[in-house]
Amino acid sequence: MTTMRRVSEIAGVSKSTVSRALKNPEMVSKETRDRIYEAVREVGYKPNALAQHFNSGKSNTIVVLVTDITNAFYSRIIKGIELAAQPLGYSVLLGDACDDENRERMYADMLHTSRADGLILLHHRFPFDADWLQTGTTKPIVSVCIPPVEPYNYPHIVIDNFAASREVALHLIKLGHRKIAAIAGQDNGQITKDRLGGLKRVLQERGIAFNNDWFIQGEYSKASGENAVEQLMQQDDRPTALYCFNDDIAIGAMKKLRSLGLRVPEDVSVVGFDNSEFGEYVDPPLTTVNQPALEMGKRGMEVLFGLMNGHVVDDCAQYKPYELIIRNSTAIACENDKKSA
Amino acid sequence: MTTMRRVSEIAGVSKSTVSRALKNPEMVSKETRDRIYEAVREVGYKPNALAQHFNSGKSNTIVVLVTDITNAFYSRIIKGIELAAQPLGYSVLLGDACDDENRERMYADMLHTSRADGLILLHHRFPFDADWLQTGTTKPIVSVCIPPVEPYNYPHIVIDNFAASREVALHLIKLGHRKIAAIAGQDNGQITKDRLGGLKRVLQERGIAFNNDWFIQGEYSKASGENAVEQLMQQDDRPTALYCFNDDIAIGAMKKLRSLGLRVPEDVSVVGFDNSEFGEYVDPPLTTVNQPALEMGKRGMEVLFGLMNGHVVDDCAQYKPYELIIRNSTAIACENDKKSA
DNA sequence: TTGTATGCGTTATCAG
DNA sequence: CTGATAACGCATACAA
Repeated sequence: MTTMRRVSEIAGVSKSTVSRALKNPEMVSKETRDRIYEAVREVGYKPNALAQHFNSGKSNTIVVLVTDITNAFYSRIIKGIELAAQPLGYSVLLGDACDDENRERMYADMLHTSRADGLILLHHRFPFDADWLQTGTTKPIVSVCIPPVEPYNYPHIVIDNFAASREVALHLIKLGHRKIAAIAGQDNGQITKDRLGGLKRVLQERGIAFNNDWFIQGEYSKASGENAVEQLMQQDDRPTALYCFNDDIAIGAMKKLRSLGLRVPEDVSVVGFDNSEFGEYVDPPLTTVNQPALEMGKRGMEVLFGLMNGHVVDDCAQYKPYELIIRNSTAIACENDKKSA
Repeated sequence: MTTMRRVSEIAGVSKSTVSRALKNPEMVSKETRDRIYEAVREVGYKPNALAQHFNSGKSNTIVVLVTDITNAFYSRIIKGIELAAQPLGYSVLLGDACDDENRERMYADMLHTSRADGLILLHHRFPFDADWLQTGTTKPIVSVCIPPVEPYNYPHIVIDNFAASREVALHLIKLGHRKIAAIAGQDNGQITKDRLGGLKRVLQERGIAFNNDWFIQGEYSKASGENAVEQLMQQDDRPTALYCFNDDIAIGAMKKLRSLGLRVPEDVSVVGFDNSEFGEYVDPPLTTVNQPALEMGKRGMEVLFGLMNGHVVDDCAQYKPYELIIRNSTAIACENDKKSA
């Protein structure tokens, strides 16, 4: 690798002048500047990022700690993050947790080793232990689409899950549904609480009972959706609508319903969450709640950027608009399901 | 940040001894070692990765340049890459090309600025210009699932697209199909050549004509699949089977077919490629060709690791096994489609 | 406007 | 086994 020293020799100036010509051109006379640029071109000089980072004490890198990169919803958020990161001069280090606490820690630790300047959480678990929180100073951390994990608090870009859930519930009730099941993912945090809470609240306001057997907690995966449907449809008192806490669950549920000979939406209505792009392509197209993943990712990066530059974030929670997208997987409740009793 | 210097002061030894105690414990007496570990714990010392990287001249980072991170197939490959990278001590920098040449260059340039030690291409375009290739020394570059772009050559982990395509063709012909359309993505390289070539070869061997109007080149996206079907089904001589060069195209195609009132597989058979996980969940489940994405990603990282450590790669092309997965989107050819003529 | 000198935190070399 | 010292490439404070 050609170094700055070499450029300086060719241009017949000192290293510092070269450095200045590149970073603060106005501090160097046009004459020497041109000579330096010429030399730079000649040897194909590129500044050594390692040295720059070391010198500045900043890696210009952030880590995204994500539950699973292959999740279509998360990958959209990550795209948003990267879209915003690049013009801000930051690179994005991918940290797939792979459900492994060691990996989580490892990636989170990059904040301490100066390997990364900031962290974006797309994860349902907080990667640091209380022990660490005491020793370390506060590091730039932002969460996207997932509110902070219980005892901790850090800026987050989210939608109002409670309100969104209310809309879902109202939509289903308007269609005549009274027996609404909820299928959650591997999250015992605020998201599940809010979404389930919103549903229950609406039911309660309408004096409709919620059967606790109709709440299934599994994973945010298609397989989990299949399992949940299997459980639900074995029950004597079957739900007529399934409210799935993400689209993967919903798509798995729809498949299992088909294999059980149940039609969507004629026999059972299905609602998803996130509006991942596949929802539009399944048959029937999926009713779901849109989260502006790309926007939220971008915004998350911007907020993190602020944090990394010492800005104080006043509004710890930033809400983005959600939208109930009604497609064809939900329809008027089927009443002749009593046969199952 | 607490530095090594501080640890050395507390332990009452020199910096060098601390460094050794951490990297080559056997070179330090147990007594001082323990004293040092104690001090490390006391101040919560973590080595500064920036300094380590700078000192070693290696970033321990690789860049993955990918056409689109939200593509489910690519994200699986990336997961494989990361899975292999972590135990090897490497971090993965995400480089989403976003169809922007500047971004491509930018990420590729990280090899020159020492910001990354290696590059994995998940991309249909080579990010360097010929100009660069002359100046720079050969850098560690590996491609996964995509053969090298035309004039260049670098190690790659791929399947035998030609052979896989032959299997697809044979499968369709066995079902009685004679009118087979092919829908390709935004790739005018070896993949399209091989897949189209395999199909044509089999047809030719059987004396079956290939209508050039049945070859559509679009993008690897659902929307493109929809467009292609629209074009194809307007033709007087309609194909009875669609061979889509990835699953996204296939899923888009299926949706459009539905909206045209055509049934899959009764009226039209559809084959995808890649075996992305959604294929199993659409209705009907998609016949497709499996590429072991995770394995290929892992292997790509391993090969890159070898390259970065100066190993010479003898077999530039490494082939992984593919598998034709027959589901329900393909069936016996429908003969009464002559009505369209 | 330009050059000189210093420091960033770690590792490696060389003495002791 | 341990300590002093140099070196990595760049940026900056200070001098000229």
